[in-house]
Amino acid sequence: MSQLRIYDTLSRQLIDFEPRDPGRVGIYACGLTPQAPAHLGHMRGAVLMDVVRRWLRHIGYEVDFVQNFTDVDDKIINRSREEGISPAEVAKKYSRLYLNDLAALGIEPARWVYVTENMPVIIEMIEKIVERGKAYEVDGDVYFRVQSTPEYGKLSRRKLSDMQAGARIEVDERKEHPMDFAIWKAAKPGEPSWDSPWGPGRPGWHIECSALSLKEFGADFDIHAGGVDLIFPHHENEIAQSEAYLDKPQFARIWMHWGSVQLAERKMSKSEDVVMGVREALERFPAGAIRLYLLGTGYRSPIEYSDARMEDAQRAFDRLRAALNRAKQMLGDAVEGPADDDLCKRFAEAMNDDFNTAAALATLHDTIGQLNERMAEGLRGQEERAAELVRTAEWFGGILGLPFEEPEAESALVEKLMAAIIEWRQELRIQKQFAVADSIRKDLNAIGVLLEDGPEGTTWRRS
RNA sequence: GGCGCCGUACCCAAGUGGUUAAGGGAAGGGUCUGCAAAACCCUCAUUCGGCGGUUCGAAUCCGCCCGGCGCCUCCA
Repeated sequence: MSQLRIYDTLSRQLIDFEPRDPGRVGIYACGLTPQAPAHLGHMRGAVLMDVVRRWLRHIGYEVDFVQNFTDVDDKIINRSREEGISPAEVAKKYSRLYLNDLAALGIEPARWVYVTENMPVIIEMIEKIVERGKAYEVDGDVYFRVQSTPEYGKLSRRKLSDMQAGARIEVDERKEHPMDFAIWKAAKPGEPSWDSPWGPGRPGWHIECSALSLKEFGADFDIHAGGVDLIFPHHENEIAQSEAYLDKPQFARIWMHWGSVQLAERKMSKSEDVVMGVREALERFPAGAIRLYLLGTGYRSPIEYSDARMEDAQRAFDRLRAALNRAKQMLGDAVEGPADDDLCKRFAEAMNDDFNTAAALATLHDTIGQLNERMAEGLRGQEERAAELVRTAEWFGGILGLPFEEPEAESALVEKLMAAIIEWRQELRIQKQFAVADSIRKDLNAIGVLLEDGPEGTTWRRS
């Protein structure tokens, strides 16, 4: 099988993936600050990393996937004032909401870490950085000294001098350099705080991911991931801090960044009103359609949201699912056995090529196409091949996390009612009372039940 | 102003030096069917924003131009 290659933002090239510890992969993905409902942009990264984990595991690695909740931060404090609940309650409320969203999309749980539960390692890291002369204290704040690191800017490929020109932010005169950033912030009255050598305060944004990833994995861990919008300043600063702390340039081996999800040509972010919330998306479309939509484009490209695109994805997903379920009905239980070698190889080539899920999906579609072909011929001695295709497609679906199983079992009452209606309507059809039969089908369709009259009788499913 | 990305059919999209340019959705025709739906078959880019260049050969490399976008400030 081909070698897995992953695009690394720092070196701007595809890297032959080789974990630090043979057989084991450590991945740290920046989570989020739980202070508002999540939107599809968050789900893009979550779905991608879910597929990455499944694939890595498939090719033989043990995967440890860590993600953080930045559960104390300015935005949470602001939110707590708006909602009249404590910052801790804000964090708990929105992180729970987020975990529900992930579950609804079939995303495997990460190993979650929380900033507020890890103050000692964060403070210890800051102390060490100050000790090394790479950070300084001013009135209870601690700032990272960007000029102490000649390589500052290497991830985002920008120079301090260039950034000064564009910086139109209010410059804090107490800082040595305008780009110096806070790694510890002194608490103002009423704000949540933790004791530290610089007085009560909380960690600055960026330091938590450095501290937590190094705590969980140690230096030179395998993959650090996040959205493109985190490249600067978040990941740039993480690198600067971590390397200052470690005193060597080996923080993470590969930096993976996924593209943004845009709506109406604008990036979705929580500071804009134009967001497609996960809840709204899930109310309107099945999880499988959302995953198909998100995985249909290379993860590094920006992707635009539109209802039309989601509808396309839903039609495509329904076709895949309907074909598989029909095949399983026709084949009964006789589907055990291996998958198709050639198709699997094609799928693997795609996945090993920097997780090319779009190409992998094309293989899935071809697999289903071949299966439909056999079914259109009424199977006729091709049961073995059909079963092989079913296994192959289900295997691909497993890697991509596509929920092909029927949505939910119907209650016995519904099953009996439908059977009765279908039988009654069948009587009408035999008596050639087509107008009445059609009107029944039409009425059922209006309430979301689709009747399909086939050669072997009438079947029904939710539409 | 700085850094970076993108422009492939009606829409989405893979492909980054060499067989007929994946796949999905839509559309049109056909098969099946009482009809509808589903499924199957066929059609749907001699061409990859434009113009030059490199090469035996380019959608793929280089240059210029046109158009769109992201980041540089909170962001996944």
